[in-house]
Amino acid sequence: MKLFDTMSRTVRDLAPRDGATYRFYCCGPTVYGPAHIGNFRTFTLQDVFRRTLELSGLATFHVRNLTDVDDKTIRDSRAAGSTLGDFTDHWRDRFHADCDKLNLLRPHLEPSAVAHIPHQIAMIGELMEKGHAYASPDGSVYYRVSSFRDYGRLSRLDQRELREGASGAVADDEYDKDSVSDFALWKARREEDGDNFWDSPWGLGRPGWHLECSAMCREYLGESFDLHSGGVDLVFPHHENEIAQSEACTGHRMADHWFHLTHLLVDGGKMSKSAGNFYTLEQLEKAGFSAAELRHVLVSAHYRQPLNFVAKDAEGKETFPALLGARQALQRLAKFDVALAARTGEPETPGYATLLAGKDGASFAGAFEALENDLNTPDALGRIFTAIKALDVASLSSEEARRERLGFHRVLAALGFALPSVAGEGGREAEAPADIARLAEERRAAKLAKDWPEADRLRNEIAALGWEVKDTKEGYELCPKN
RNA sequence: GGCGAGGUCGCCAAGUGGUAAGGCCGGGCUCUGCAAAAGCCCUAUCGCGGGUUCGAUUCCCGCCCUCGCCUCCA
Repeated sequence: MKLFDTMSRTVRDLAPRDGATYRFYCCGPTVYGPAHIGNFRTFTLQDVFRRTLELSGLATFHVRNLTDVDDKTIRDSRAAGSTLGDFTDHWRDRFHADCDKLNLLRPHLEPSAVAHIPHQIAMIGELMEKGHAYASPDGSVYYRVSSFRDYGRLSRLDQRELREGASGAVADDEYDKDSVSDFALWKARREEDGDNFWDSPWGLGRPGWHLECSAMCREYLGESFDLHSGGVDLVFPHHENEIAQSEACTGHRMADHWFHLTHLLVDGGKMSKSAGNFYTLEQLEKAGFSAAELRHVLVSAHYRQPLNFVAKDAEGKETFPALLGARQALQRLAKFDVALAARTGEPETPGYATLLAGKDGASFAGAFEALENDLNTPDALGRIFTAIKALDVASLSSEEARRERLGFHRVLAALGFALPSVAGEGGREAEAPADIARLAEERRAAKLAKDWPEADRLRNEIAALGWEVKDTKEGYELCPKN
């Protein structure tokens, strides 16, 4: 597999350092509220990345942290009147629930910052010893950026000029640092932190944000590992600071490869609560859409390309045309699968384990290869539909159909698509309440008697109850109106 | 001001130095008592102006516009 590497700014082949298992770290969420669909673009593409690696025959070891102590978690937990732990547990559970709905594979390990305070303190000690850190009079500890020669390599800091306060964020003058670019490793206890402080050789306080990732990477992935990933906004300063901390400590290159994901835009701009275009999975579900539909939208653009999530239609109404389109596309995939399955005589969907074992791509090999080529998800999607159109399912032998189906499901598994049930295939039809089903039967009888007015009357009655009856070759199907 | 990304059919979005995938929407056809559903088919010369080239949407230069980041936002 090939993937763009932020450090070298080139597309490079991926190979595990140990020759067996690809070990990587993804910066996870700060658990102080529901994750939004932009966060999920990142996590979903990281998931596609992992699935593609695994399906191409490589074992993986995936670590993703939970940030459960920082300004926001502390502030909001106190505002909510709960302990930091209870508060972050709640949002962690919610995050997991959303991830499950989106069909994201659980990381092999999900360490949290609070559970690794000692590791972080130990790391600060090492940095102090090596002259990369200093304590300020108030008991905070800072990393001395000027002590690390390579600082800024990832974000090409040497080629840029930092404009102080350009982001609108005001420098925190409650702490005193030797240089504005120095960053906190340890933050001295403050009044507004409440009970959230830990003891350290430098006094009571809490760790700085960047440090947790360095400490946990080292603990679980070692001094050097294969790949580190996160949203583009983390390139600077977060990842830059992680590199400075880790490499100053160990003297070794932290990660071989840096994988960054471009942000999701909503209706052409950044998502923000004030702009009213801030969406969570829950909101989209309330609007009648599924996580699978969102997932389809999220993978519809290349990860290094901004993806414009269209929520409002041409009239400015919030109708989510992007999700509507995804629904149709997914339905087509599902119908194709039903037809293909019927041809094989094996209705069971091949499981992930089966797909891992086989490499038979058949007509869908090109689509999978698109994923291996810098994770080109939109290209893969295009190739899937092209292959579907080109395949004459009816002419396939059951053996050919079986092979094609494995190839088809292999790409679907890499994309993490769970196909919706197809109307009339026992999925949605089964949900129809008895009285609706009875009316439908009556209509069927009226149709057989060629009593068209009665048949149409019954169809309208069913429609008034929120269901739609559609005739098929065999009979009819019922599905909820939306 | 600096850095980065980008402007491809109504919308979303790939891609290539030789005349532009795919999805949605729309239109047409088939099927159907009608309708829906389903199936099939159809729709672009790639922001603007130069240059290089036999040939550029794809390379170079300039311009316009959009978006993101610039110390704790994925």
